[in-house]
Amino acid sequence: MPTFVLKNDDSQDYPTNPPFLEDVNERQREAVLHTDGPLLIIAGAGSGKTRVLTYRIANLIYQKRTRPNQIIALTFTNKAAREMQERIVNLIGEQAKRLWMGTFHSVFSRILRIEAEHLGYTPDFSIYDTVDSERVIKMILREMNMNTREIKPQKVRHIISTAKNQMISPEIFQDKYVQGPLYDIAGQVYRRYLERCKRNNSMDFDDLLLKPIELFEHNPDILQKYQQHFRYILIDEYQDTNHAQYRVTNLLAAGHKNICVVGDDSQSIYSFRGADITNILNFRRDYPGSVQVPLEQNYRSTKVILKCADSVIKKNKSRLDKTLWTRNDDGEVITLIENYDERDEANRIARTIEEKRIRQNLSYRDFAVLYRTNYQSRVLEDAFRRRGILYQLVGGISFYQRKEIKDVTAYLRLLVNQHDDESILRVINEPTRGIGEKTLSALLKKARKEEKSLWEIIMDVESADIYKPAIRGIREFVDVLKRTEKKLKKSGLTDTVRFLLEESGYLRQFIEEHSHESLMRRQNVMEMLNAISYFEKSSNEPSLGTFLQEISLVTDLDSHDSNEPAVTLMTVHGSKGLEFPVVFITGLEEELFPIGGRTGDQVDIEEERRLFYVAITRAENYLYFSYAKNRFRFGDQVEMRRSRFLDEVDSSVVRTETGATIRQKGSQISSSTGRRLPGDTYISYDSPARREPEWESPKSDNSDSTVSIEYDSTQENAVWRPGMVIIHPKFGAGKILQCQGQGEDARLTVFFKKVGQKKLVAKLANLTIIG
DNA sequence: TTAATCGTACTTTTT
DNA sequence: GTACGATTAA
Repeated sequence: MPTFVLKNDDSQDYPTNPPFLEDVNERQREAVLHTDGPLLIIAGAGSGKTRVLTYRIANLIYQKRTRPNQIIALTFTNKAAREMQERIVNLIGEQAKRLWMGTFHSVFSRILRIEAEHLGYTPDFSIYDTVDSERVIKMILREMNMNTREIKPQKVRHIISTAKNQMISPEIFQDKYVQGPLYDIAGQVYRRYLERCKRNNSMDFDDLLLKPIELFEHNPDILQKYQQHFRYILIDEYQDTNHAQYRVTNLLAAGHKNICVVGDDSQSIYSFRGADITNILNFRRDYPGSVQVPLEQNYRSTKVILKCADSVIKKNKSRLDKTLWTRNDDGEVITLIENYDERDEANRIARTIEEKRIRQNLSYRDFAVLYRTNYQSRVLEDAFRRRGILYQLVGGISFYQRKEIKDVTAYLRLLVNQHDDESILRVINEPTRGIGEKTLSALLKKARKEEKSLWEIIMDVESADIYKPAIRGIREFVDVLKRTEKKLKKSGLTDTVRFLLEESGYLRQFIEEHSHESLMRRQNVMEMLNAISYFEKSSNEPSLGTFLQEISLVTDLDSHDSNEPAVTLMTVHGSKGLEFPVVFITGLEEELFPIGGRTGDQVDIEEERRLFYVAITRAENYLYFSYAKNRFRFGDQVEMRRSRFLDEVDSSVVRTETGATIRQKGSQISSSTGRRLPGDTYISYDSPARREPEWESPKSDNSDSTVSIEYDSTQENAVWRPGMVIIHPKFGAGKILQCQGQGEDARLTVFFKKVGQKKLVAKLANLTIIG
């Protein structure tokens, strides 16, 4: 890719036809060169969308003489933003850093910080993530004497968030949207929640999008300033925007009307978060005079994979019409791996990866294993670890959502903003200082009565009528924070935080406790310290406030490093926008993928199908489907039916491991509810009489394959677990039911197909672990 | 009044 | 496996 360095802003003669326009196709070129007026780019999966966006930005700078900071480019994830940033740096050099580019949340939080005063906030406002919000809501519920078991804070938060995103005020909500007692309570909590956030000088994720709207609508002069400033607006993944995002960008675009949105309705997978697919469907109506450019040539996948993807998405009714095509090879057929249970599934995948990696000379980084829900990762991790396969787990509980990290963050927030009651409550007794529930509610009550913040109350704790032993602890707490504040004035950030963690005794508690868990927590805290140290060195504004702003918008998805030589494990959601030579889509079972509707909310089957489509289109060359016939759910093993999606895919491009076609059976599943219709007879794939669990016939181990792989079959350090499948020289294949002890001395209870249940000592039995 | 321990329920996807 | 709430011990 050619690289240009942009010299000073004007004065230069730019090439009229920069070379980067030569490696684009006709459609892409059109999208790059259409500069003024609204533009809708319908970008199919793998159609070179990022290339178009980055070239487009480069073109705006070259040909339209736009200054980078006059361009606002919004993405949905940090991952996407960073990738774009990197690619633009390659095109136009360091200038790219001056673009207003990032996630909606990060870009607008930047604007909010500049304009905070107009909203009655200070620029240091805290950002509450979902967990923080839930804590606040829980506390409000408690104050209202509600049982937080019956009224789930999670649910209330969701209702409030939905209302906020539709820009329904608490008053209007209580007037018109109350349906049942839960909503009635939610309405009351809603009002208090807003007050509480404001008082704590904090905003939640929704506010980062809503407050700008409020700001612009109440201050036309400010709106005008930004309208004039941003000459070009670009929005990625437009199909995932929600109402607030639509509104705020609509306001900004009203000036120059140069709004360019890129999206693919087939990849809309965030409706649960308020994404409104009609935003993209109605773009042409909302922006008169707009031009539409479809990108249909796929550069990523083989013909087989595309055919498969196409056969899936065609089942959806509501979609913009487009057909992907490719010049790539036909490629290999997709393999369906059928498994006895989830352990079996994980082992088979691990084995397949190892075989394929060696046979095709691939790297671990070429593989991705995708699943519908985060908890499915655990079994996979086990299998990978056992085989020594390097993997990288992406997503799940984010680093910044871990309890110990949130504690440290709360301490840091207090250094910036003492009036953040939530943070005080979080860490005042962390580590334990003898300050309990009763003391805290007394302090809170006093604070409410005197209309002061908690901090003001505990500064003068002597005058409060509380449990005497707690006073000492409170003084300690206040004292540590005050001393740290002084320290911050004369020392660097990292030193200050280290000081705080030591003086407060926060680190010590982990050392005193010798559990494995506390060791991990300590490591995490040290890792946090590293992050601060790195930030201090690399940021051009290394203040504590900036650091806090930054980390509050970071997710674990951001830790994905595609250069790491490791297999990627992530949810399908997390994989959007990425591509891998080899992809496994796991857990293709009814009630899992598509996910089963829990009581109350019903599943949008079309969205699940789009999710499946997203998963398929991540694959470049090889694609595997897998499912398990049994799976542990809610504590015990249940029988699973394979996913209806497997019946929907074009069966000509999928084969089982043995080369058989996957059976297309008439679907007995009602497509609207996902439940079996009454009177339907469900034919199981293996009726109980003739079922042969996979582990009884370990076919890939009687290798006709050219490469045979030795798995750790020695007993000395072996880790035994119930559910493991082993081979005994005499008794054949068996499954471990129970184990006592580990290593060569372990005593195992094993069920063998041939001889039934046996008790063995590992050392004497000469067992081979096969899965 | 607070701290530690035990039992139970919960697992959709994310900024 | 984990995170929370209830129960008990100090």
